[in-house]
Amino acid sequence: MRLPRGFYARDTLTVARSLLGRRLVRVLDGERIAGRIVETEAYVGEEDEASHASPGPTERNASMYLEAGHGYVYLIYGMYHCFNIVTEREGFPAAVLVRALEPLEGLASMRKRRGSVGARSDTELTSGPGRLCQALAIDRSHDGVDLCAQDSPLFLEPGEPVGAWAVAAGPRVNVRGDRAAVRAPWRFRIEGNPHVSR
DNA sequence: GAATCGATGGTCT
DNA sequence: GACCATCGATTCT
Repeated sequence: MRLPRGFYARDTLTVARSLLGRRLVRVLDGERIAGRIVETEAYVGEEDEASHASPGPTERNASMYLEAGHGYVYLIYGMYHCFNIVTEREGFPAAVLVRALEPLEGLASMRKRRGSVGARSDTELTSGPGRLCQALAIDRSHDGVDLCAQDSPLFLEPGEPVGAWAVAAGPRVNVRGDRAAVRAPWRFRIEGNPHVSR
């Protein structure tokens, strides 16, 4: 059972909140590596100055304009990848950045890719956008992947949705600019969960 | 624990 | 040539 296209083709803030508690699954060499989403961030339209879509369509952000339910993966700081889930309608650039997971399946496999840091504790395995991509072996080859396709190596399962009472909202991390819209509380996390990013 | 800094390369002006 | 939707190590209090 995986989340249907209709789940993603909604208002981005709604999707960002609804993604909390869901299970992100990566199939690698026949093995399931999975985690529960505990932190997300929404990026909405070209008017959102913090979004990669703010300069309009470019080669890098092309995936953000795809139909909902696709992946958008980019390289940041020359060494880390970030994984986003495309939302809303085709042609409108919006996505949700998955910022942290609670590791559920394939911990040994995650630990191997995370190296010496991952060996320290489970909370350091997937508590950050760059960390979780390393743990799940997500890279630019997954940019534009269809998360709803039956043969996709990356997809989401319903898991256990989180009630509104357990969701904390705050300003997005590391976005520049001081306009009010940029400071909007579009970062969501499961209140009190130890696996969120710093 | 908090603050700071360097690594490292693709993308856009 | 500047700028990053980051991380881990180092250097402080």
